[in-house]
Amino acid sequence: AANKYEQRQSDPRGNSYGEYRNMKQDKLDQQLSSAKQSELFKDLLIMLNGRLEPSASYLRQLIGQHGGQVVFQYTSGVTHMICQNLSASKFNIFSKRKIPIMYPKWVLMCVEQQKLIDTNDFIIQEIAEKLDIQQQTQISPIFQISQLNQSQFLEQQKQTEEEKQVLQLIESTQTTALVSSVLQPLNISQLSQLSPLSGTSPQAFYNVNRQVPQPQENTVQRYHESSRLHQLTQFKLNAQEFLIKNPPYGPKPTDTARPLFIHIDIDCFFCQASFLKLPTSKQQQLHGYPLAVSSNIKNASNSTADISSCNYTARRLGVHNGMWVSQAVQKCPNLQLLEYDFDFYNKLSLQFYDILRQFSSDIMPISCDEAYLKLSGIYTQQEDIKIIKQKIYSQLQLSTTIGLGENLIQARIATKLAKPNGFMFLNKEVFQQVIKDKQVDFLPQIGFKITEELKNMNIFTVEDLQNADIKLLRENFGEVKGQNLLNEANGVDFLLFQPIQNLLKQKSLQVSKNFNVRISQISVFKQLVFELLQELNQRSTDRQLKLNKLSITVNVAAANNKQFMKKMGCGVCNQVRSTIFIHKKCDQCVEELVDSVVNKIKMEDVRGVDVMGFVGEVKNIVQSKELGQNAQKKVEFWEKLQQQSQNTAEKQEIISCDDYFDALQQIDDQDVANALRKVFSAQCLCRGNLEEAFKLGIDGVEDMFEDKWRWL
DNA sequence: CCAGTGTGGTAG
DNA sequence: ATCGCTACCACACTGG
Repeated sequence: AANKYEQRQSDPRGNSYGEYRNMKQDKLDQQLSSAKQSELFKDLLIMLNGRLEPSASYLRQLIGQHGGQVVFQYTSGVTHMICQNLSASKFNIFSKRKIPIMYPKWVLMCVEQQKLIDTNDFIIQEIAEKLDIQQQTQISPIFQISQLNQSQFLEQQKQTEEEKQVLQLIESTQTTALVSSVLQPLNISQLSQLSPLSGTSPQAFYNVNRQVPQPQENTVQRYHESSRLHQLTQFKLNAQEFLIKNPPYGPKPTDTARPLFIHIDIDCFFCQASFLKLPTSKQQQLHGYPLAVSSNIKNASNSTADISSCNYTARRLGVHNGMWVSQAVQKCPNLQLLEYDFDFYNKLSLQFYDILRQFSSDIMPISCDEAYLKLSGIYTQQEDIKIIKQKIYSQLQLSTTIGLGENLIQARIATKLAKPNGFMFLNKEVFQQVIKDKQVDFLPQIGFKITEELKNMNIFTVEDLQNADIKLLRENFGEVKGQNLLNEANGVDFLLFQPIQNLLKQKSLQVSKNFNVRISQISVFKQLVFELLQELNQRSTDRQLKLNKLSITVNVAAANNKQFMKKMGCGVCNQVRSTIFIHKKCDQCVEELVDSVVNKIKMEDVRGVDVMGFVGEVKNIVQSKELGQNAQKKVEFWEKLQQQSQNTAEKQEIISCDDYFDALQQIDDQDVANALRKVFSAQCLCRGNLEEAFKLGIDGVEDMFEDKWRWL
């Protein structure tokens, strides 16, 4: 499969634009090979930026022939800027420094007339005007002047406004049927019509031959719409967002009082919610039956669909979450299957948190149906706490369980023991007693693998774990995990209470598809990666996260892949991952990244793909491969400089880019200056600040302004 | 020792 | 068919 890819790469028919461009270039070279023709542009340093017509290389040679110098990135002494497309930030840089901005036509006309035409005739006034429009409407810093005139732009703007209104209308109706029939996901070609950013089609991006039949588009979006695990993670993020926007206003816990925590969890949330959605007659009919939620399946006895949630009647009959429907109906033939209603779950979840807001001002959301609350001293009676349960039941008809404890683990275990519809208080002594006889996997953070590992150490029950040798635990599980295991067996906290107001910025963002993935051709793999990236792009933009690293993880079928395999599932897999730092145009980074994973795998073994983005973090960038050998020394010098300016500027946290810039101008040694510029640009990229990185002029950064991806 | 990269585990 | 997502932590390993 890898060979096929290489063939495609070198196949000129697959890359006709490149071929054409090369031919054109040869021709231009021949025309321009003659010697210097005039001193027209003597003493001028002209910066060429972005895609130009005529091409940048043609302009460079033309300017050279007439005595001028050309650069492609901003350096001091630039006298003219030539471009067709310009971002707001770039415009600001050049207008601030009073450097004239001109269309390429200026060069041609100067040469034709053999004189320097007054720059005022050519300065890109309309760019400024359009950028004003764009800032008012807050659309995108990227604006394709060459392709759009003002009225076209406004027309597109109108379309997207209409689109928004429609979406809002649909959202406000809250009707599942309407949503599924009206809100069909857009396909890629529709997207590119809608987006003011678009210019390149996905096909062009991956260089895929148009004759090859494309797989169905938007598989990722469609898939996620019905994936319970996807929805579950989104619900949690929605709950967090809700609490940030609508902060808890309940009693403020006092520092002096002994802290108490409750853990509250809606009993079999999906199951209760789906039941509520049934008509009353159906509810009466099913009263007392074992119930479970799963996808709408036709042949239950043969299905590997997962039981997503089941009621406690079903659990007593041996059904549990995550079980296959076929196994469940075998154990429990009376099991009644309910359907998902994700929109309803989400709505209930937010209402649940809305109720919790009034009971404490310190809430730590764990998932869509589960949270910790720190209690203030006013809750002295258990009855006070049970009011929370009553309120949720009376307003949402959902039964909950509350665990009360001196720390999170105690509260958590109390809930687990009290389920369903219960209440329990645990302190350290009671905890250690009641938990003794449970299997180790009763405790949180002990899953399948750790249980197996503990079995090998002859540790089966929590009591065994309580008495285990800490040295041995640390040896087998690592310093942290080993200590945590012992702690939680003894009811000692290892989880920090973090109320929503302490919520840190998300550190990573991931989009996955590890179901129903079978790939034979590299082009199909790339199409899937493209769709995942598009989704990643969308989410990072929506959540205003700036990403500076990208990862692709591929699930590759292991030798025992087919063991326990769910139909269409990924089976037992090994994971293969590659990561890249986004330091130049995202398209190029992505291509490098894809090639790097593709080289590690066989297409026919692929069972799933994840793409992950990392939110920018300023770490030590010094050792980065991009920065060359002597970067360390240069950085030390740089930091001294920074410290000096920090002192004079009264301890600013971050020195502004302009300060750096002016300091750089004063450095005589060009090598040092360039290295420092590179280092600081890289630091800016790490912070996800493309504009600053650009100002310092790291190679390739200017191209990133034209990216259709919005990661930085 | 440091920092970056890759792997693996867990939860709901 | 059926919808095995995703955030975050810890750690081993590598190369200086």
